Amino acid sequence: MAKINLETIAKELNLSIATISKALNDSFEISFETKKRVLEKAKQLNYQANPLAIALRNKRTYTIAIVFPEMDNNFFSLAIKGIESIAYPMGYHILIYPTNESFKREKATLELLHNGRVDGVMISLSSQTKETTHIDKLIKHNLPVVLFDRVSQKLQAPKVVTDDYKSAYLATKHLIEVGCKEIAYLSFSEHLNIDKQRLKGYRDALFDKKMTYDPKLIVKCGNYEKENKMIIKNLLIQNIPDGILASVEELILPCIENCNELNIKIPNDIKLIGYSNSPIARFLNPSLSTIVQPAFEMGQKAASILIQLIDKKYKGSVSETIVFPSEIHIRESTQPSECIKFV
Amino acid sequence: MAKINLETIAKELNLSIATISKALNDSFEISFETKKRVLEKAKQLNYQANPLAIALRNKRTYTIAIVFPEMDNNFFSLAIKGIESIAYPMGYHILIYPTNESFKREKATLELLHNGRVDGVMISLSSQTKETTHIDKLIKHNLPVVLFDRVSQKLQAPKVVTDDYKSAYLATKHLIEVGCKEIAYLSFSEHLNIDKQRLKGYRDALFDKKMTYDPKLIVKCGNYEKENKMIIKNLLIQNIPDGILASVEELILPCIENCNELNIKIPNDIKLIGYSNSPIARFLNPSLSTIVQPAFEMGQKAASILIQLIDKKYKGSVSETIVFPSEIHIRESTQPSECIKFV
DNA sequence: TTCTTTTACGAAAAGGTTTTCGTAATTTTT
DNA sequence: AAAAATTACGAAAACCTTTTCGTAAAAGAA
Repeated sequence: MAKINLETIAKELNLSIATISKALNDSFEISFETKKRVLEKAKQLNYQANPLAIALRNKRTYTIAIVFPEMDNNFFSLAIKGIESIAYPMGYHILIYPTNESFKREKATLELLHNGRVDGVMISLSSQTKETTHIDKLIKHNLPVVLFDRVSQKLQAPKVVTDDYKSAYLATKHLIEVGCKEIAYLSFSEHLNIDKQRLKGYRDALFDKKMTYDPKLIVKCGNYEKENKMIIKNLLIQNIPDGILASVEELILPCIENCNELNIKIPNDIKLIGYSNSPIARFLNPSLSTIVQPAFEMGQKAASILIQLIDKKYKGSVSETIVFPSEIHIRESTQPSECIKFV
Repeated sequence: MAKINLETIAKELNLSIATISKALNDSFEISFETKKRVLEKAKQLNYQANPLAIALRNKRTYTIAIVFPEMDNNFFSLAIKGIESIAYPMGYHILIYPTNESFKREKATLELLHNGRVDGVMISLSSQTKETTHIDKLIKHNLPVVLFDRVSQKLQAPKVVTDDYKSAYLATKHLIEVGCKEIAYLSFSEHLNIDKQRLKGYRDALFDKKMTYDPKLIVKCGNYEKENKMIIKNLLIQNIPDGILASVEELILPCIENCNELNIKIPNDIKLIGYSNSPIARFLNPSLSTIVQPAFEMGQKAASILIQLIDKKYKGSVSETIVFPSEIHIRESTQPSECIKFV
């Protein structure tokens, strides 16, 4: 198959390249007759415009990038699905850049992006990210940026988040109300605002309920499964919490595993709730209480803002923060002890 | 920020564009002195090569597309993670095109791809896909294509799959051996080879165990949760199977839900096993027996073949099929009835 | 010294498209 | 019938890079 370009059609029809281009783009300058001939010939030759040439000329790629921490994660999968549900109908293509929670990777990736490869970028920060000059650079280069879920308030870009403070507050309050006295908070990042907010919600709930705050019950987890399992195991053994709030989905399973292995009964001995978008939470044994973020809708919102920014039609403030409410699903893993039937 | 291109640097240094380009590409034609000056100036101006121009000129985008059925699916997330783990270090960018199991979408997507946008395509077919001329077109256009998981044997492209026949055979054999007499097979696509193979494995296991094959126990499910739940409910009520083999992860949860609602006990009344990559399967109640595909490794293999094809360094046959073994994880949901402790 | 080779760089084409501007030919206006 | 306006198209620049080919100058060989 020889490559078919505008010139091919032009030669076949004894017209100029300009005319072909205009005809295919339905320009008023071209007569109906000619347009028809061109369209027919294009179809006959199975002409496909070269998107690189168009993008180069128009400085518009119709491509957006998603830079995000984890590929195999229910929240991000669903958020990307939401992004895609908006982007595809608008003719956008999606490049994915999972960072695997690595700051280095995040930075290197963003450096690939301020050169016209994409029209805009959606970013959710890695757990290691403590400073954001790499993102500031993008913004300074006038590349549209939208942050989602794991955002930094310092950045002059729209942000789509959930009510992290409130949901953590309510989840902690719930744990207290079902009888927990020693509630641990499993942190996944000491740098990220999202984690700080959730921690703050946790602390304020303790405070409001006149509970003492014990720093030993705040444990920072890492990026490795085995490491996390050990950290949580130590917590369970040394500090004997009777409640756990997991700030992120990845930290829930190691809790359950450890409890199983240490023969700590959920929810009898310890109650567990965590942020999770897993559809299976309710089928666990015991069914798992979760804080569910509207990932799909967040993705949609973030994508729609990004596309508006690209089209210069965005009406909101440049650093607006859009907050979605999370839902708290209370299930067996946080049943009050007195209600527990011993089966 | 004004755009910095080769011309900018050329003017600043009183050199030609050609010289700058060659210097940046470390051409032997350029003196060490000049190279040094160019590199310094480029760094100083923060020059970033325009990937579109490079791609247009070189007919090489360093971008691959993944066309696949479902975004929020453990298998595909993990497979994409595997693809990415190979592609990123090789300098490739990844475009994702989830088809949401729609043939129309799959076809429309592939039509966007035979015009130089990508260097190669990885495809996993939608459940609706019964003919593959849209893919044949890509291949005829000399665009490197690799199929994975949901493949069509008719296509002249490398294929990365799992041992579907064997794993289904073994899973069915297992169900029989733990006492099932009426085993249902939940199909997700009547067109796809993967489903046919699994069904064949199921049938042959029945045959080899001298069990009768009842077509009523083969049910074709669809793409909608509610629809599937109804279909499975009808199956459970009308045909009262005592074993289920689910051909795909999405069909397992509705089984469990229905059983819960109909008060059918797993594994007492019915035993359940299915293809799944969910890390939570073992934490379910009862823990779920699964057939686990090596999604990550499959993605890696498929990506590495695709890149070899792009580089014209692929040594294998053009339509080679690479088969990965699945693992069968036997858990409580297929416990033999005599072993079940009534708690 | 003269001829050949090497070194170091530049001009220009190529990749495929869009768009501005110019210009014939046709139509409309006066 | 002449002037003005409109119609329908083409030439060429622009987007940014790579690469082929050409050519001066310097170095080497005869």
